[in-house]
Amino acid sequence: MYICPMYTSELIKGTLKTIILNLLKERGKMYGYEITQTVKEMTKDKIQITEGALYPTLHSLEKNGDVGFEKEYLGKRVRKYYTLTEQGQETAKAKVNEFADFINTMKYLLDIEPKMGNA
Amino acid sequence: MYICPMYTSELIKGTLKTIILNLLKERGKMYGYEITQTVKEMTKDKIQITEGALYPTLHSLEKNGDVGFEKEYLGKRVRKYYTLTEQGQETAKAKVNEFADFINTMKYLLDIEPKMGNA
DNA sequence: TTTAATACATAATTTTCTTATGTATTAAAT
DNA sequence: ATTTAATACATAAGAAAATTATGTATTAAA
Repeated sequence: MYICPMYTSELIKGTLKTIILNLLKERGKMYGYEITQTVKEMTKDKIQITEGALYPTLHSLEKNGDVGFEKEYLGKRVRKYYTLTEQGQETAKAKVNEFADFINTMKYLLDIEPKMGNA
Repeated sequence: MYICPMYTSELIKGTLKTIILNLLKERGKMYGYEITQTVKEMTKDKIQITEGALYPTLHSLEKNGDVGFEKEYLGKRVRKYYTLTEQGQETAKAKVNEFADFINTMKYLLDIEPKMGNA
């Protein structure tokens, strides 16, 4: 059996926005650090979003009108809770659909058989 | 139904080497232009490898010892037929396995249901 | 009281792609 | 006959998106 420790960085490229938008769609509101931890847990450390990738992406999504945020203070520590705008909801759907289609194309191209049991 | 014309360039990033290595594994030997046309046909124009991306990647694979090539002349026109080295065979397997694993992880992360009928 | 975890941010660099450009042969269309 | 499209390679300039490194600061744990 093939054991995969962590994906080479190239693979994750181009999927970061899709991951973030989808998480926000499913969970309503999240702050940056929470996103990194959630993805790390859900993927059993296979995908670890670095802060240097995360924050610029969140800023970019905000600039493009896909997300908005509210600051929240816990004592003196600040959290920026992000939520999807209406446009962001559409973008999220489109991105996930595109990726789902991409998966099918790649499975055909790489001749990857449907697998059992894997999460 | 969702119609996908061509993937945004970000998506394909990081999969180019995997695609090339896998095609060489399945077809034995191929030349550059043939690779672009084969991928274009197999994906119904959804993935179009540009020459500016292809040739530097082939050169990089060669430099890394994953592929070798032979020149072949058809009249005065030249073709560079690439083949996998032994190392390249291993790299190809590893890359495809990694991508297959990545697909499963992303399906879980994005909550994508198994689909019927799509190629 | 030091270290680790939480929580944000940005700058320098690297990688990888797009776009543009270049050369040249061969087949097809006008 | 001659222009255009397709074949076939190559590289260089620029853009995009990540990595790596650095910075600030609070809070919890060792």
